[in-house]
Amino acid sequence: MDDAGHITESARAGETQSEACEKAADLLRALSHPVRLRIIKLLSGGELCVKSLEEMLEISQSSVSQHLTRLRYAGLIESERKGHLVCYRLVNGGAAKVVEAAMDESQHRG
Amino acid sequence: MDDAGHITESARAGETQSEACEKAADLLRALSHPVRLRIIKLLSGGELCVKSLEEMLEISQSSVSQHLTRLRYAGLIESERKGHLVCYRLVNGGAAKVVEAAMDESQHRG
DNA sequence: ATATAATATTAGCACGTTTGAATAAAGCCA
DNA sequence: TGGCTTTATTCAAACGTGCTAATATTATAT
Repeated sequence: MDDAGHITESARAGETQSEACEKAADLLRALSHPVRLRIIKLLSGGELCVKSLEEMLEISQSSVSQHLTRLRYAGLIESERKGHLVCYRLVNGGAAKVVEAAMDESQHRG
Repeated sequence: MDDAGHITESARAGETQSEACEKAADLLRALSHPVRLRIIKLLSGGELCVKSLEEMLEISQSSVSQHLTRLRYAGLIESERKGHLVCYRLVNGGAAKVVEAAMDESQHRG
C-alpha cells in the first residue's frame, strides 16, 4: 500500500525504498524458521528461561541457544540473568504482530 | 496471542501448532529477500509484466524470473500470458499485509 | 521458415544457515 | 574448593539460497 500524495515513512527517515526493504527482509529472515516462530509465540505468553524452552521445543540445548542468539541479535527479544537461569522475553509486541500476520495468512492457503 | 479458552484455527484444521509454524515459516522465507519484497510492493499497485519489473528493479532478467518463480510457487502471485508478455499479480492482499507489518516493524527499530 | 523479443530454465559457484558434538563459561550449593 | 546445572560458543558437515552465464522456450512479425 504505497502512498501517492504524501511522503512515506521510509522517505521521511531519509531512506531509499529499497533500503527499507533490506531492513524488512532482515527482520523476515530472522523470523523465517519454524523453531524461531514457536519461540516468539511461547514468549508472547510471558518470559521463559532457556531450559524451559528446550523442554517445550524438544530440540537440543545448543540449537535453542543459537536460535535465541539470532532473535536477540535481530532485536526481537532480550535476556536477563536470574540466578543460574537466563530468561528471555519479547522486546515489544511488534515481532509477534508480524508472526501473527504470517500464521493467519499461511492458514488461509499454502 | 494464543487462545486459552477455545480452539485455535490451526487446531481446528487438524494441525499441530508446530506444523502451523512450518507453514508460516515457509511463507516468511518466501518473502525474506529484499527483491521479493519490492516485487510484492510493486505488484500491490497492479499487475506488471516481467520486462517492466526487470527495468524497475534494475537486476538481471534471470534473477527477476527466479524470484517470481519462487513467489508463485509459494502461492503469493500468479501469472497470465498476454501476447509475448507474462503479467504477474498478487493472488490476494494477504502477502502484502505481512510485508506491510514487517516494513512497519523494521522501521520502528533495527 | 527465420528473426527477434520476452520469459524460463539450467548449471556451477559462492555464500549463508542449521544442526549436533564437544567444549567453555557462569552461577549455585554442599 | 569441587561438583552440578544452566547457558553460550565453536567446529565441521549437510543443506539451502542467490547470482551470473548460457541455453531453451514461447510468441510475434516479416
